[in-house]
Amino acid sequence: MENRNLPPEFLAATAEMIRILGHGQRLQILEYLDLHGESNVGDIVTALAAPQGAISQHLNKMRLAGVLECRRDRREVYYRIAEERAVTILNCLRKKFAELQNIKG
Amino acid sequence: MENRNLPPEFLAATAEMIRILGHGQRLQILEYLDLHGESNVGDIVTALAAPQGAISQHLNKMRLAGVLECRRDRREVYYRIAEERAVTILNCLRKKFAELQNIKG
DNA sequence: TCAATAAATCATGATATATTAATAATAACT
DNA sequence: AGTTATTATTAATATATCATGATTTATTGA
Repeated sequence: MENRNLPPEFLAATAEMIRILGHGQRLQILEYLDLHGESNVGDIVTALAAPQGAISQHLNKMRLAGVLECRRDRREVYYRIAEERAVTILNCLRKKFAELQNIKG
Repeated sequence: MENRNLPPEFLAATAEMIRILGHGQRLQILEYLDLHGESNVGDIVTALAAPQGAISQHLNKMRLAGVLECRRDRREVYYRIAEERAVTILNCLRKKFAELQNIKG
């Protein structure tokens, strides 16, 4: 049989990234960055209306998972999407949401 | 500003499904079902060489999350993919893996 | 140096998850 | 009824994650 299987190690490593995305606020952050482009922490905190410490931890997790990258500019730290697959997943959700909207009316 | 934001409730609900996929063995199950089509528990257990109880629990979680469906035929229970978005994500991983392969050689 | 701002880290308790092994339930066959 | 095969559930334990608020660090400007 043709071996089209993805290696378990690859799947395990990728699973970690996916698991990080499996969180409502983190998806909100991802969407925010996709819509607004590179943004600093304060703007994200304001947009999501969540505690600063929580957002900072989410950003750090996403960064460690390779989903985001960041740079400092003077006082602010700016985050941006580093993993295009995350946007693929986000677009997949958008498509689904649009479908649900059509069904509802 | 144009409101293209996905509602937080939608993102939270979807996050649950994504989080379920964020697990190596569960991704292996998903891949197996995508490659082989509807399969029974025993075949999956054999293919993944994992404890039966663990696989059964993974299957149940994925079913509750809407990723899989199942039916019983005599003694066996057959599982199949119920959520096409999961395949979209899987294909996204395959593409990435292929890219990594190309880079390596 | 001092104050102000921005972001990261820490401490905590509460939940949730993963893993394993053992047991139970279901179905078919004799 | 008893047996076997298949799948599901349970219990126990260890680990991980979550949310919150307080504190700390880093940077800048006065």
